[in-house]
Amino acid sequence: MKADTVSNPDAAEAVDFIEEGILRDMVITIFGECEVDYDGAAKSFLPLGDRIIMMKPDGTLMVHTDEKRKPVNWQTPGATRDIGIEDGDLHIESRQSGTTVEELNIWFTEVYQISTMKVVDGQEKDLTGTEEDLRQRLVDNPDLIDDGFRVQDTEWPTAAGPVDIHGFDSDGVLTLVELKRRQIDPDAVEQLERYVEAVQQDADNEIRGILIGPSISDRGENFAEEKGFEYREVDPRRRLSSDSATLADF
Amino acid sequence: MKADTVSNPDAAEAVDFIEEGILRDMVITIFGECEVDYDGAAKSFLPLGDRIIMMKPDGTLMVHTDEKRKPVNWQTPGATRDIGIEDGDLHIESRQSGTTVEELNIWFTEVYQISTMKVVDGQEKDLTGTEEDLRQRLVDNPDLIDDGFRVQDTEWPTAAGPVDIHGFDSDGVLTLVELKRRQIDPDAVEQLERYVEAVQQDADNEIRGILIGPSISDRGENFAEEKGFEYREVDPRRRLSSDSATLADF
DNA sequence: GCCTGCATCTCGTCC
DNA sequence: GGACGAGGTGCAGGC
Repeated sequence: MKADTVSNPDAAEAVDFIEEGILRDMVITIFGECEVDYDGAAKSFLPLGDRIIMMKPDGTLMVHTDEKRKPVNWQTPGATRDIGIEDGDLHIESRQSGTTVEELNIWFTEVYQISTMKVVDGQEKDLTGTEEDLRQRLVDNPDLIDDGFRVQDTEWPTAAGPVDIHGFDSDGVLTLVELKRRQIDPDAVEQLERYVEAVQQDADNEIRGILIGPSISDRGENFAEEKGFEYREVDPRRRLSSDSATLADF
Repeated sequence: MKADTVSNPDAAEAVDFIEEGILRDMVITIFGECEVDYDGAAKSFLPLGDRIIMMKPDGTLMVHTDEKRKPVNWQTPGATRDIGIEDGDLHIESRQSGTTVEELNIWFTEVYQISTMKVVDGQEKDLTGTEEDLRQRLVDNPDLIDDGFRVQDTEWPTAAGPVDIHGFDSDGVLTLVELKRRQIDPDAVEQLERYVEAVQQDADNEIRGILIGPSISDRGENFAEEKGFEYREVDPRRRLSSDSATLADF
């Protein structure tokens, strides 16, 4: 049986049905009217309203309203669950014991429907267009970084953390490259600056910094100019004819 | 009727049931075996497996597996939906037309269960422990920033963006304060540096920078020292006896 | 619409 | 377990 559903259960039925689902490692959705209280990294209270709760076998819990991509309240994987009855109504308590204890309490006044679903999924998502893909593309096409550029390392460790690409320009000048799959903002520029500063300390000559991404924000551009960094526009989603090394694969 | 469910529908039944739910502004969950293809800011493919799809009246769409808090694929609010049959099976296409067009395609091979739920929720979540709360607490208890500190402005605009708190220490020295509700990391330190640099340009005397948060990372601390910034430990979740101004409320 | 910065960010990875 | 950085980050607020 892949799925089971119960409508308008009383509190005792609801508890049994949910406990059974937890025992069988099922994903459980509960549609009902409830109040939600959260205390952990922050603290929140959500007054009575209709919500859909989703509980996964790994301890994940989400409280969804009728809007938005983010759940209004949640618990990350690893949380424990306690299903019970309080004042005659269904009550769910979820606890996470990490750095800070996170506690989530859901009190129902109505339960319209509960579903338990046996979700079997061992598949991995294949994602492309990430920063790592962009990096590989630049390693294969170093001219996109700078004419005659030679890549020496990726994720090269500096005192300030690992820099995306470390190499030398056509004049043999040590160069650090910071990549972003999204628009380059001041944070990205400062990130590169940290790396450049850290490496500059041990370098004999002036080193170069290059920012690469699909676009750059106004403030990002100003900062980059101030710091003396250059910007190269490369879109992680688009390949160009200059990507000669890999174009042959198409 | 708050909720309606259909089990093991054929493709035509599934389409009708979902279309009806969309028409009635219901939240719809579909449990089935499917492939998912995404093309937009990035690109991904998810092979055949069991998933739960949740669609909200605002256009939000989520593809959940049996693990993790984040959906494996999704569409943010505002997306349009197209429900149809392809090769005899249920097919859902979702399109978002923003800066980049985002397209999500879900091809089902099995549909175990579909539920439509009328979620009525006009309630707002009351959240405390945010950075804004921390800021207000410091405005009420400026001594937590520095002994004899005078707060002049919050969200004070500088050329580099708005700084959390702008004021003067007991010696009348212009001081900028950067707050974080989480641990202070290098990014936060650089953020403060941007503001301090921007303001320093127009200032006659040396100005001060103070970082405030519940903790500070190793690299954050090193950077802060290098830049000459001080750190004050204040936990947004805990009030202390030194919070005299508001303790009376308890 | 773009830009900016917070978030109970989540999540992987590396030490 | 802590630290660090990416993310299709999501999201609100400002201009």
